Amino acid sequence: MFFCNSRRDVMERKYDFKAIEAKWQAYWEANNFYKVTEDPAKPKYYDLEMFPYPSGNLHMGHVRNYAIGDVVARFKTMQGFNVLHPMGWDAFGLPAENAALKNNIPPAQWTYSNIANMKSQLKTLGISYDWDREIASCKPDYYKFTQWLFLKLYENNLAYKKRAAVNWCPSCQTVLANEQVINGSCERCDTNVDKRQLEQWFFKITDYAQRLLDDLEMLPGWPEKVKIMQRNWIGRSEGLEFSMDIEGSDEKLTVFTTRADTVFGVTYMVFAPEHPLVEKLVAGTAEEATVKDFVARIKLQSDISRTSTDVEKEGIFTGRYAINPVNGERVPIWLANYVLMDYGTGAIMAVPAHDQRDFEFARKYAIPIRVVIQGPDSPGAPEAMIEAYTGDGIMVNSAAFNGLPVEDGKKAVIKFMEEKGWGKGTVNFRLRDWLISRQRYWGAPIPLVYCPECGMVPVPEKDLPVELPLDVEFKPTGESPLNYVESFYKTSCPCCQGEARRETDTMDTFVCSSWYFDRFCDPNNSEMPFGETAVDYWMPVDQYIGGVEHAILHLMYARFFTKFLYDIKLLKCEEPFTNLLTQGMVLKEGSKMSKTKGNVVSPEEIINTYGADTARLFILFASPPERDLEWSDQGVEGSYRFLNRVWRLVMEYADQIKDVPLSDRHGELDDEARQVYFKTHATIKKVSDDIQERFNFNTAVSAIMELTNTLNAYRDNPAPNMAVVKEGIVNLLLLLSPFSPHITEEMWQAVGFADSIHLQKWPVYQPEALVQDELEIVVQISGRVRDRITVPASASEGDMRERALASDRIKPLLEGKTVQKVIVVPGKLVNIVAR
RNA sequence: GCGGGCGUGGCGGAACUGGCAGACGCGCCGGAUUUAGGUUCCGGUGGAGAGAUCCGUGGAGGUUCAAGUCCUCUCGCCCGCACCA
Repeated sequence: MFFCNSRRDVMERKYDFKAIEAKWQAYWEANNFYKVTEDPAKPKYYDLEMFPYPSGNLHMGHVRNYAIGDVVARFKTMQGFNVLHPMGWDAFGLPAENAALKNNIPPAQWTYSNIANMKSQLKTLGISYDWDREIASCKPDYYKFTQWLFLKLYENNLAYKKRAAVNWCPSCQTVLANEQVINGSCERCDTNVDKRQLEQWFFKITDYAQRLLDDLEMLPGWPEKVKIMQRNWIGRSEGLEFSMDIEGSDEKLTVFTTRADTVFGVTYMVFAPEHPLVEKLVAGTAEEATVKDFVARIKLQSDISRTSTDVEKEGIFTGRYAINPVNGERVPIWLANYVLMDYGTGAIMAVPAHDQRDFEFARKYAIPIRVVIQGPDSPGAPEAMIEAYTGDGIMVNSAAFNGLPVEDGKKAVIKFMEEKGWGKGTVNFRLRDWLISRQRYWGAPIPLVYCPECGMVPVPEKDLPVELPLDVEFKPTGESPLNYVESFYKTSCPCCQGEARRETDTMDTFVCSSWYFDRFCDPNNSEMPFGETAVDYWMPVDQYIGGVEHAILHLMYARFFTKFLYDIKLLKCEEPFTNLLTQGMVLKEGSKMSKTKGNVVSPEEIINTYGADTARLFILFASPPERDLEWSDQGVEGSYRFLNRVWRLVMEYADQIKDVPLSDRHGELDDEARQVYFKTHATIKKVSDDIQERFNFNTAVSAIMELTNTLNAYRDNPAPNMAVVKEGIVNLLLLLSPFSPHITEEMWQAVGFADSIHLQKWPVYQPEALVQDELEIVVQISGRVRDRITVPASASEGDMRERALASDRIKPLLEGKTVQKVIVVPGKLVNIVAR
């Protein structure tokens, strides 16, 4: 056969991915390929993947994350952007301490050796990182500024300490933020979380609630899903806060309600059992003992049972009455488990007719129900109700307000209360302040000192970092070892120089990750967290890529930090991440890879067997990035076969096209060459659009495969047009290079180029290549395809219609029928409606 | 319960603004090369039918010359939130 010889030649230069990948990785590194600096002459592009926790090994989720990021980085670089693409380590955290206990290795050592291991694994992937910017949040030169930022927050009254009922994980022996409690259990170890009254550090994120909510509007590049989750988490609600007198007491009962319009329907009041007034109100009354018992019992209930809808509501009457200011009515004050201390004022007005929770409670304890909103089909009589009526309607039984519809009624009642001085319109948020202190060792120490004379004193900036001692002993008590390191906690007061004690709590790791993207802009600055010129040039991040599991936690905290840094004029942007891509999980056999399920595929093994280029290509080809990806060993082999096909195709032609000049004018082409030329440019267009507009890497890869198939088929041509072949191959390599950077680099060299493929410009398609003289169009009769005809591209609608009706296959089918209508879609189809 | 997403061949997935459903890949079937296996190459591959054709995008209706795509109802799966007053 015609190709026998050349094919054998090709076999001799097999695709040796191991050698090729090692060779080019070394070359790129030796030549500082991916090092970037600020260059005002070029447009910048900041491409960032969420930095990993150094658990020790790369998993497929990481590979997917970084493969996506690298395609973006390489694509943008080729388009002429100055691309910042850094990598680092979110290196503080509890696993290091657990490992220390288990294996008797200090957390620092464990962490650094994991980093070294993961870094070498990461390097085998051939991602275009500027490793000179590598950071690790556990290093003193980094956490110095985490502490510095803490001090800035403290100075601005955004960091404070308070005693509060907080989530405590008995297994991790530390407190947790609300965001870290999943269904009442610790997000890490699944242990049930209790509530404890402890002195803890908080960041006042609630001061930013409104801005965090409003500015979501400024993020069209974020998935709607994530924005909705954040909106829900922030949970803004507008309403009325007002106070009522308590009979026989000087104290007032203050409540928040979103249903001011139902205030005439109040039949009882409820305090949260933890409410500070409760003890005072029952002191010395007949109810004191039973109320105290009740409070003690409810406090024991975990948060899950308190906040779950299917737990039965229970309560107790306090013996006290409040006076409803709008009608002077005396209403009983209860305590109930369904009222939470940390939302609103910790007390509510109960309107059983129009609130389902109050309705259930009232029915259970035989408390009266009074209808004050009449809907078009709501039952008027309380006895007839089987559930609360929460729909629209008009106010009834509400004195001067009768007849007002719900929305107007709310406004009118608020206005009335404000005029009387009883209350005011307010806004409440579900978002709570961020609890950032942890009773753990492996974290950034909170830079604070307790002095018996001066009280709480922040560590002066010049004394930062407060270094974490590395020679600590882990005792199985679970307590932070910092409490036992005298050289750490024993210190002198910055104010009076007297003996003082350091704060031994450390910061939540989410604090470290709330500003690392700023640090990447200027990672070696020893004076400041980052320099102005660097962040002004690079920030905000143009494309952020990571798992959706951070939709609230990290992404909300990072937004908060950015706004704070904007306010203190360290940043000029108010939002850190312009575009966000939340990638799907990597699944095997339909479920998430996990050791317990035994369905883990190791990236190391895959890279060993098929190479990084294949691994990356498969991951990008198998599924669009936002969707979950089903891992398939056979699919990986398919990608490997494809790269081998490209290799053979290019290598077979390499010598023949080396000296063919690359031109974009081909003159007259025969049909087959013309097709190759067309396909080449159609592919450039499609791949560019798929990457740029939609991040649909899977369809981009399939287009590249199609071009490969076209070029392969053209090999059968006995007299090929080598200029067209060269153009096709050159573009094939350029388009494939962001996906599989090593093999394309090797082939680029083989076809005779001296410069790296990664320094080339992204190809631009020629519109004239896509112009076709003739088009194949579909001819339908009543919506069913009956023929395909070829028409000149210039054919008018009338022309197309005539040609379709004149078609040999169409004519007999129309016999005996009347053509009622003909629809012509230029360039696409003709539909003949006939009966 | 509320909010969001997804249902398309044996499988992963295409079909961007309503205009040829199933691109590309996997798998499978047949053939060539090979002593054989593997690799590679060629051809086929939604279902039914000998055929022209007919049926097909979770299900039922509807709008339209034309529906995977738009509308109404409905079923199933996944994710998030869940007494927030």
